[in-house]
This record gives sequence, structure tokens and C-alpha cells, in this order.
Amino acid sequence: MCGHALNGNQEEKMPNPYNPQDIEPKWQARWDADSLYKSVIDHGKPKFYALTMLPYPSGDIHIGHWYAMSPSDVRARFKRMQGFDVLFPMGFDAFGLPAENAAIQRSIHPKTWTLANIERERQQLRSMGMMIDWEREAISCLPGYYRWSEWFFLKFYEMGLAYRKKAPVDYCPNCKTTLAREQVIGEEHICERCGTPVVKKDLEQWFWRITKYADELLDFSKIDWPDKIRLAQTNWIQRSEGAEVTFTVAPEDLPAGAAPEEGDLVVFTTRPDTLWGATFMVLSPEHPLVERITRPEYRAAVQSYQAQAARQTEIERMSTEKEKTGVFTGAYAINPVNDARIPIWIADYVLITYGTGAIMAVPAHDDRDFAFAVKFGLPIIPVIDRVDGLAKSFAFPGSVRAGFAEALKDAGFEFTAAPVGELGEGLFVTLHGNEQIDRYIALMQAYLLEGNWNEVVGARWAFIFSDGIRELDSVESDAEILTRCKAIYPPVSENRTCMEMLSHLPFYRDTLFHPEYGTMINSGVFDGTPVKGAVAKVVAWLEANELGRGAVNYRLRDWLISRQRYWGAPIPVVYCDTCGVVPVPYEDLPVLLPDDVDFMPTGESPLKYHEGFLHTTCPKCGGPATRETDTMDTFVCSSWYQYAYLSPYYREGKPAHADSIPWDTEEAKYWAPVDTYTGGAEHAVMHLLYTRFFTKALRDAGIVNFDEPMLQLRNQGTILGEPRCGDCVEVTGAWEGAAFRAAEITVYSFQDQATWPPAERSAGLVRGEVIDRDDVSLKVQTSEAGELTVVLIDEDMPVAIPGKEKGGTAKDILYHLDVEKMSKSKKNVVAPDELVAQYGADTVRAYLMFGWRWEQGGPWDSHGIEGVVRWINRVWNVVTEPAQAAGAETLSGRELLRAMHFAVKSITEDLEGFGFNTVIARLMEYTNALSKARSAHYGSALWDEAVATLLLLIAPVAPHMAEELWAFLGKPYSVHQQAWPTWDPAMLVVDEIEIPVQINGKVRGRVTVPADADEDAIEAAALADANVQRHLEGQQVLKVIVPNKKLVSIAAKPK
RNA sequence: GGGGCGGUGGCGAAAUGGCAGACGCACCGGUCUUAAAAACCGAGGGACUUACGUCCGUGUGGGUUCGAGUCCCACCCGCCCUACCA
Repeated sequence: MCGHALNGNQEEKMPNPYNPQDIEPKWQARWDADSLYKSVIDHGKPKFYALTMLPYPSGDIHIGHWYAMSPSDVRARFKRMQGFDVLFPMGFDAFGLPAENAAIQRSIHPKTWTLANIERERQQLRSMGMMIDWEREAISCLPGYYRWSEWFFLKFYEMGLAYRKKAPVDYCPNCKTTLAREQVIGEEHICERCGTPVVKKDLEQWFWRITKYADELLDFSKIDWPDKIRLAQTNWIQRSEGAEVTFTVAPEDLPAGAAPEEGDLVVFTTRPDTLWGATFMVLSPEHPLVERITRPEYRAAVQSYQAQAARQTEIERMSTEKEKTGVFTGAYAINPVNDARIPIWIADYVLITYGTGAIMAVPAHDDRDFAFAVKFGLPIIPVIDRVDGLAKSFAFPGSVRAGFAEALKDAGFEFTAAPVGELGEGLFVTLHGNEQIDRYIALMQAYLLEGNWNEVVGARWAFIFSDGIRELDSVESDAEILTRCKAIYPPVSENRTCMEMLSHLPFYRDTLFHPEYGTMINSGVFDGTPVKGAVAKVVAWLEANELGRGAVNYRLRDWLISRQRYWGAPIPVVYCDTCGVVPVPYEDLPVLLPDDVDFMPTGESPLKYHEGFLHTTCPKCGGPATRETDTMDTFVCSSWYQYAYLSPYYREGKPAHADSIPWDTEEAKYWAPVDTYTGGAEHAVMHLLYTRFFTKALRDAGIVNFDEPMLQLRNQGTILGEPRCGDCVEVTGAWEGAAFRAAEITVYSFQDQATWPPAERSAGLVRGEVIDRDDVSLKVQTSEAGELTVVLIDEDMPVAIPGKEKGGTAKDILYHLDVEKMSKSKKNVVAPDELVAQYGADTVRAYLMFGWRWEQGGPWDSHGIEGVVRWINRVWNVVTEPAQAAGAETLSGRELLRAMHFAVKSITEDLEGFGFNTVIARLMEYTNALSKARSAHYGSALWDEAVATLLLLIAPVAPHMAEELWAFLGKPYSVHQQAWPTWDPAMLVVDEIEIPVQINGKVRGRVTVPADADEDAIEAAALADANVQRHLEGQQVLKVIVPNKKLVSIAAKPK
């Protein structure tokens, strides 16, 4: 259809004003009826699997979902127009606690609650106008879905990836379930869901062996994922290389009759090079050996400490201070490298869940061990030389002959003199390197008075006595030096080690301990071993002497998947008295969740009391058996949903087998893996790690033939609540001390701030903005200066709230909000449905793309959307309005073409690179250019092309409006099935270019030259510019460069 | 304590080492209107200047470069994640 035929058409139609409320439902229904977004395998096209994280059906799609999903949809649409066969599915992560809590609180069955929410959210998602292929919808709580979740369990069990063990696990007493480690958050160890402090429980639980893939999960070479996520996963897995070293319990500390190897005490260390500095051992309080080695006289203290450590996770930790605690067992261990006898302690800073649950403590080079040793008076012996050569010495007042300070100064030492209490002046010397230290020691020996000592700490550990030098190089010398010091100066008698004595002097504190790698000292045959290769050499030596071996440890633990809840996929296992643990045969899947259950007010799983579910027969022997009543973590279901979309509820009703594939292999071969995945970064160490593990396990099972589930990942940021002022209240009442008791409250809305009466505080009246509110009081700002008055209220007292017809209570008064997360209680939630009703989905989509850097997010701004509203209307008008009289300003045909090609180029590139805000900016610019060019070009073929291009570029962003205008122009349905426009670099060229001229980095002029001018011509033009010449007067030009013909840079200096 | 991300007008933000502030919001001026709203047009980082223009400007201080918001070093501030992991 040609442009001119269209013009006649347009004149017949009176242009309607833009009305999204008509347009959007109309096109949504049409697209639906035409199955426009149904994805069908087409081997003639390249495929593109675009996936965005699926929502949990909590009852409402909120603005965060829109923010995450709209740009993902835009990009999927863009890819489709580019010629890809695109799959963009959606589903619901439908198992989980909130459904069960609703059941308990409101007597609604979780299934009813969940499916009703899904129904509602599906409608909300449809209102967004996304190109979702709804025929592929997958809901994880339906048997057709969770049958395969169960199937994977059996498969993993078969592969040895699923196992059961009794383990201390985190248990939330409120949610009545165990949690995965990553669901326990922060210092207080609180439940991710409800914030209740978790407790440790010893339970038989099912685990999945994710640790088997620890090394492979550290390899990101096959995927394009954000650094942030890769880092989070790397840190979470935390691979540590080191050695396992076998210490032994001193034979006399083992129970009589114990076999010698029972005393083996294996530790993991990343610092085998510090083995010679291990002056004590610490076992975790839960370590099995504690019971056997504790000496009778220490038993009571040990048991009391163990009890306290177990309880400690139950009580909220009061302070952030981390004072080390622990007790001595009375037993000793032998350090295999030097046969030193070292005490065995227990302390809660050693965790049973990491490494071997036991450590060798090297207090000189580990800060935790250092703190522990200082507190409990355990010896600290340095075994790694300082790399910085730093050493310090403090000359005690009166310990040296007169003239020492002058001698120090003459010799060039760095020192300060300061009074020490009443004792006189002390000298604080700082030394760098061995040469200085040697000179200092010699000088000190010359000046030290009889009956005194001096020490050099840090890069040298020397105690200078009048009869010679003693180095702190062993536990024995530590004791000997300390004894001598105590004899010389009795006030130090309280100290148990030299380090403890030295630690009292603040001047020394930064030199007593260092964790760096360096040359080994005080380490027997390894003395002098340089940093490089020291660890490897020690490991080789340990292995040669059969004292230990190189070892790798991970912080990553196996994935605990058992949940003591009803609303999850059943774990398909039965327990038989004769056969033990028996997996349910593949053919018998799914193990169905029974519907007829009674929910306990306690939250305890009703499955435990459901006789029909509980009792079954053993698949192996046919005898009586009971079912596993735990269900699987919901993350199991979301670990494979990207494959479920390929053929949802695959082969439902037909039996599964061990060698089944859980989805249509033709679909999988074509679509998988996911090409672009978008979603929140908060899933970094949970979902995003689990799904990678899952795919690797599936690969090993021969079900998929690739290693990674999602090739490219991008994270969006978070939209926060909008800052706002609080309501203004006028309160009458009476003073109660410093507070004001409210009798009656009048509210002036925060929206009418201009009409607020002035703040006031008088005998019977308080008036001002509400800064904060709780159940019993308001904080009212009663002066410009910020003076706050506490107004006591009754939570339910009736208050007239402007705009609230039924009348509210004091709880409805809005208080001042700075930027915070959106939450219902703060009443700062943005409801997308209301925005859609007011502005239309296209505008909301565009605003969410335009307002923020997508990967960053930020606070909501309810005014900013107006700019997008205006733009959308301008687009509407520029297409639909009839020709107007020529305006003053217009664009040449060449300029219009250039604007068009530039728009295509930049929008294509920015969509590709997730630069959504600049996509809208470029669209706005292009629209502005069209507005300008309209009067001159309206009706021409060029104009038609320019307008069509605008609609094609807008189609992914504002799909409804683009479709409507496309139809208005009489173009063939659908705009979404058109090819994405391309640009011609030749069209971007301009005839003349303006080039700035810099002198010494400052712009001093601009010259306009033909686009094809060569560098010499540009340089000549630049030097000829009047302002440039003015600035070059009296200057000598050193250099002129014309990089890329983009600017002229002149370097000059005064003659 | 460890790690990460960020700091640019009143606000959201642009800017392959090359004219800082594109595109918007808010504000201000104008056109239209009896008036307002809407729409459209226009000015705007700061200081000085009638003006041409000049100086200063991307958290602070250094450095590399003809040229730095961008790269390097040190520091300050904010946010996020993580946390006794041997």
C-alpha cells in the first residue's frame, strides 16, 4: 500500500484522542485470538529463548514485577522483529509457605488460595501487554509439574546425589521447618521469611550433593553473567586450598584401652607454612572427640560450655562485640611437625560444619587465634617473618643511660619521646629493616642499665638483657623471658605470656600480629624458606612424612532440601521396617499431596497426621511402610522450570520411567538452553546456584547435553518507595508532662502542603507535620527548626482523613518517609493496576524503562511519568493529526533521513545492550525531529517511511499504541510481525561538521569544515579561527593533533 | 572485620580517553485563553560581563595524557551483600 492512498483514508477518519483504555484491551484480545505470541519451532530461523524470573503468586503483581518484566518483554519483542524465533514463557512458583500460612490463619486451602491468586495475577500480567506464550504456562504446585520434581529426586538418589543424614540443621520455630543455610540470614541467624531467630536441631534430613560440583560451579567461562553474581557465587562456594594435618591426642589423655588411631585429630589449614606456630588446638564444642578426651577435673566446665554454646543459637545475640569464649579440656595434643605438647581447648568460634571441626591455632598469624590466645594466656610464637620489616621498641623511663635519646638522634633513628605516667620520659622507637634493627640493638646494649631489659618487637623478636639477647622463638623461651622480666619488674607478674605483657602497650599493638605470607622462621628445618613456594614445600614434606596431605575445602555445603511443611512436592520415599529407605518406583509417581488435610494452628505439617498418606506398603517387600512426610524446598521446583515451559506437564497421566525424559526432546533440542535470563540479584547464591547445579546433574544423567542453564544473565535493580512528607495534624488535648495527650485530631493531607496552617505548640494545641508514628504516639514537628513533640494517641481513635470517606483511625495518618523499600505498612506501595487505569500499560512500560538505570533502580517518582505521557501523546499526534501550515522551523529531507537512521542505529544498539532508558530518550528525540519536520514533509514518501519507522521502533516498547497507529495508517496487521528496521551508515554522514578546537585542553573555538576535509585542512581552519589566534598570541605552538577528525588539540606554551 | 557497587544541575539521568549535563521531571518566561488547565515555543551548572567572552565546575587530593566524569594511586561519604569458614 502506498502512502498517497493512505492520505485519503486519513482525511476520512477524524483523529481520536489517544485513549489507551479502549486500545489496549482491544488489541490484547485480538493478539490472543490470533495466537500471535505462540512459539512454534521453526528451523528456518535462529531461536531465542528469553526468560524472566517467574513470580511467586502472593496475590498481586506489584510494580517491581513490572519493572523487571517490561524491559525483558521489550527485548524479546525486539529479537522477534529481528528475525529470531522467540520463546517468552511465564509460569508461577506456586509452592511455599505463605499459602500454608493463609490456610492456617484464614482456613483457606493452600491450593484454593494459590490458584485464585494465579488467576488474578495472570489477568494482571495480561494487562501489561507482554508477548507471553500462555499455552506454555507452568504452575509448580500442580501434580503434572511436581511429578517431575519427584522424578528428579529419584534420579538424583539413583546417581548418589541425594542422601539422608542426621545433621544439626537450622530450624525456624515459627515456620516450623528447617531451612537451607542460605535462608538463614545475618549475624542474628534469623529466618529469611519471618525474622525469627533460628535454632539448631539434630534431624534426619535429605541433602543434595551440590558440593560434588563445587569446582565446576566456580567456572563461569561458558556464561555471560554479571561480575556481581559470579563474585557472590565464588565467595559463597569459597574454595580454600591447604592441607589436612593429623595431630594426635597425647596417649595419656585417651581413655584406657583406646586404639592409638582413635586419638587422631585431623585439622584443615590454609596455612601449612605456620604449623610450627601452632601453640594450642581448638575443637568445636560439638566435636565428637571432646567427650572422650576431657579430663575429669575439667568435665563440669566443658559440659556447661557445650550447653551454653548449643543454647547460644537459640537466644538472640545481644551485642555485636565478639569476645572470644572457650574452655580448656585438660587434654593435650602432639603437634606432628615438632612434637610439641599443646593444650586442647573448645570454643564456639570453631564451627563443626566447616573443615574437620577442629583447628590448629596459630595465634601469631591468625587474628581470631590471636584474640583467643591473649585472652586465655596461651603462648604466641611468630613463625613468619614480617614482610614490611617493621619493628618497634620502647625504652622504659630510667632504663637507659643518659644521652640515649641524643645517640638515637645522631644515628638517625625515628623515635618520639613522651612521658609515661609519673615515671618520666620514655622513648618510642620505630625501626625499618634488619640493618637498622641490628644497629639499634648494638646501641641499646651499650646504653642499657644493669637490672633492666629492652625488647624489639615486630620484624625481630629480641629481648635485650644486660647479660645478652634472648629471642622469642619457642614456647620455652617465652616462659624463660617472662620469668626474667617478672624478676626485674614485678608489676608484670600478672602476665601469662610475653605477648600478653607486650599487648598492654598500645604502641606495640599493630606489630604483635600479622596474617601475611612471608619467610618462615622458628620452623625447624624450614627456617629461612622464602614466601614463594613455602606452602607447597611444607605440603610436600607433610605428604612425604605421612603427617598430612594437600586438601581443598569449600564453604559450600550440600543443599538441604527437606522441609517439614505440607505445601511442597512430596519426597518420594517410604520407610519400611525390613527394607529401610525405599524410593517410590518411577511408575508410581506422582506421590500426590492429599487435599483433605487438617491444618494445625501450630503450623506442624498435617501430612504427619494424615493416615491415608502416611501408611503405605513397601514397594520392595510388600510389607507395611510409612511415607516420608517432609516435602521438598520450593527451590527444587524453580531449578528446572525453564525446561518445564518447553512442554508443560509432559505426558501427564502416562506413567514415567527411569529412562524417561521429563520434556519433549524436540522442543528441548531447539529451544534450550535459555539465551537471556533476567531477574533479581537477590537470588545470587540460591536459585541461580541451584539451577546451575541442577543442569550439571541433568547433563551427567544424560538428559541435557549442555553445561549451563542460562547463557546470559542480567539483573534489574529495585524500585524503592517514593520519599514524601507526612500529613499535617492539628491536635487538641492536654499536656501530660513532656507529651501531649490527644483528644481530637484534624488531618491536613500531605498532598496539600501549600495550604497547611503553620506549625504551633501551645497550651491546648499542637500542630505540624507527622514525622513518625507508632501504635501509641505521633511525633509531630512543631516548629520550623525541627522541634518534635510527642503526641499520645489511642490507636483506634477515629480521625477524619481527607479523601477517606468512611473515616479512618489514627493508624491511617501518614508519617514522613525518606527513601525506603515499599511496604504495605508504610503505605508507600505503588499499585500498577491504578497506573494502568490512569495512563495505560504502554505509558507505564515506557516510564519504567525511562526513569532509572535498569540495573540500578531507585525511588519511585510519581511526577516523572508526565514526561512519558506527553511523549506518547506527541507520538499519537504526529501520526494522526492532519497536515498543518508550515511552521517556522523544519528539517531538510536529508536531516530527516539522518535522524531516522540515527534513531534506528542507536535504539538497536541500546536494546541489545540493556540500555533501556536511552532507548526511550532516542525515541523522544526522533519524535521531536518528526514534529519539526512534519509541516515540510507531510504526505511525502519520505514522511511515510519516517513515520512507519517510528512505529516499528516503538512497537516493542508500546505494543498497543504501535499496533493501533499501524492499523490507522492502513498497514498490514500486525506491526509485531514486521521486520526490524535497519540503518545505512552512509545516511549518518553529514555534509559539514563542527569541530571544537582545544588549546591546552580548553575549548577556545569551533570551526565548521566539510565532512570530507582532511586533517591538514581542519588544522589550518582551526589555526585561522579568530578566538584561537587570540589565545595563541604570545604562545609557542608545540604540537597540533587532529584525532579521528573529531577535534583539534593544540598544545602551546608561552614564548 | 571482608567484599561489591556507586558519588555528575533542585531531581531522575546521558557521555567507545575527545564540546560535561543528551533525554526528561520540577521551576521560570512567552504564545493561545475572559481566566485557568492542556498544548506549543523559549531560557537556564556557578561566578563575572551590556555583549564577544573569561574564570571555576563530575565527592577530596595527587598522577598518567595533547586531552580525564572516564585510566592509575591515596583518602572521604553513601548504599548493598557477607560475616568467627581455619
